[in-house]
Amino acid sequence: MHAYRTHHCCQLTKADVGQTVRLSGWVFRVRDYGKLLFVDLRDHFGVTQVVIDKDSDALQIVQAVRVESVLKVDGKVVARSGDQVNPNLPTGEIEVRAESVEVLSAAAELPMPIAGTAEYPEEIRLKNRFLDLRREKLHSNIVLRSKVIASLRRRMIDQGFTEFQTPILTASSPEGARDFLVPSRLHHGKFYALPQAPQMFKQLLMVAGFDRYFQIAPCFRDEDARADRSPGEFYQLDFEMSFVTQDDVFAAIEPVLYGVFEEFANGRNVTPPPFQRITYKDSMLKYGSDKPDLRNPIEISDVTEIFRGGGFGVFAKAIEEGSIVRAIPAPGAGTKARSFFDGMNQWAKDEGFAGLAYINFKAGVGGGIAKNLGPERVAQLVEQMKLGPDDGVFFACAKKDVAAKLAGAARTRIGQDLDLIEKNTFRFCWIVDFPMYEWDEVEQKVMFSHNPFSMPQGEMHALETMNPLDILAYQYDIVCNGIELSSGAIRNHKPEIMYRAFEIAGYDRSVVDEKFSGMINAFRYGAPPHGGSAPGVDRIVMLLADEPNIREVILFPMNQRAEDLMMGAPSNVSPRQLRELGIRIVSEEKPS
RNA sequence: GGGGCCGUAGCUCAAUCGGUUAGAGCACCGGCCUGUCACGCCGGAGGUUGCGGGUUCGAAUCCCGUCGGCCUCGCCA
Repeated sequence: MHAYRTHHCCQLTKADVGQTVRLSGWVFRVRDYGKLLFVDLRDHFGVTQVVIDKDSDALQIVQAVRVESVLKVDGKVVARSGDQVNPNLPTGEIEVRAESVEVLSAAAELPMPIAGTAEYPEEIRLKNRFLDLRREKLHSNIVLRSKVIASLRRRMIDQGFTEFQTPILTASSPEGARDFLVPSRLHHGKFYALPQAPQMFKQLLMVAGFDRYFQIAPCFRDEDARADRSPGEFYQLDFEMSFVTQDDVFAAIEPVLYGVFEEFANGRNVTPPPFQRITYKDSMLKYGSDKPDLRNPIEISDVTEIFRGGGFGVFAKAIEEGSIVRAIPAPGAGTKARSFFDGMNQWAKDEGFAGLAYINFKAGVGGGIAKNLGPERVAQLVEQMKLGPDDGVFFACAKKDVAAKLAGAARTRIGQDLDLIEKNTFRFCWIVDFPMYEWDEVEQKVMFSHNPFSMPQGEMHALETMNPLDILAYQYDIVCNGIELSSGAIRNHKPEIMYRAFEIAGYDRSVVDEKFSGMINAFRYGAPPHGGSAPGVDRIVMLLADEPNIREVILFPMNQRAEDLMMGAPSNVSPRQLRELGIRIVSEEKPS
């Protein structure tokens, strides 16, 4: 007989009755009757009930240990009769009558319970992650993650992609996120950087002729955390393809994403390919965001012209000064109490905006600012927005970017408040035609809006002739349920266009030669047109596991301040280590 | 760096307007119990109310400061 087990804890059925078996696992729950005792023995696979009575020496042993101790149980499989069957357990038709029990590892009193579904403070959970991971939900999330990654790999390989590993210790790059730096021992004063993404390496793989590459790639960015953004590190399904257009990239990845979502959808709907394509400009207008949640049916309209010179003075004046007005319909909300509308206005103010004006229609008669606006313009509004007789409508008036942002946030909030968000559905879309450049208000200069390696639409001709802020890029994001899964691009593979593109953003030729020498040099020797993308693996799993926080799908996540509470990272290092690296720590001066 | 919410027993929570010795469930320790599956019953132990200061006859409660956690803005090519 095996030293620890003949079966796992989700294996035995009626067919095994009469067998002598050996199980090992954790004490999940104990029900002790003094002269009779039940143990739910748990392992990775499931739970089996072990029963011990007074005839067994095991009784005292088990009575002496706490839950979560590890036991090895030898016993006989017996059938449960009638009302003793537990229909909630795959092994519920049998139990193991223990003949002997060995304590493999006794557990101390726990800082947090394993059984049950109660919520616990993040700090305790992270400090005791090995315990948290025993709990059913987190345990199954992590297993799901593994299955999703296996499925992605299989689907990518089936599509003709080849997986390669790219370096972790690489060079720091300008632009983009803050790098994590690693000091060099052999070159004092010089640093490696951990890759923010294997961007240049994957492009070099295309230059090297590998045609289709992918990798479940670890990426490192030293930026602050969010609920859907782990601090420090995350994983992407990084891929790149040669001799492709934007449509070829979409056609390659859509079936992979659709397939993996379908595989783990568990009855939820997945929008089939081809996914809807929305231009960046349209998305900012209709959804007030470049990552729209299409489960929300609300669409925003521009109604600047209806308010221009109208009776609602605040807006009319603002429009003269260059503001715009965006209208967010609230279907069926017209009959809601005034507190709903005032509450939205207050919310907008709390978020730092000027506020939200509104009209509430009751049986076609408009309240709110309808009187100020006048019947003719209200009628125009109803016509343009196709408003129903009992709809509400909110108005965001501000400079273009701010108005779009407020309208987008209001759209999300109204959708939630009115319970309009479609349930059990994954809605994918592509956001395309991102602008190549944007105006940086702080630096007062033109800068890359997304990826500097994207090919501008119109190539050199566009760079030479157009206003930089009007140039679009072959740059695209894939979005699911309001979460940005990835951004990608058809790359700029022509050195001359690259130099010119960087020049517009204020980097001269020597900067490109120095910072991107590996890539720009490679492009001089024959580079295929290529493009790709990199969907976030953690976010895919987060969506499939229906978890609102990315920590719930990561084995050992850091907290918001980028600390690993279990391992104690980051930590001090020895003076000797610092000496070797030629590093001296400058104590942080507190501002007085 | 800014804003918001939170911090009471190992865990989840309670404590009326500032008023008796800060309570309950789970967990823990002891006892009883032969068919439970969130077992049940009896008893016990467990508290610097995050920390520091202030107001008050009296502070978990009010004020100031500080620390920590989460969410968010900035940031994330």
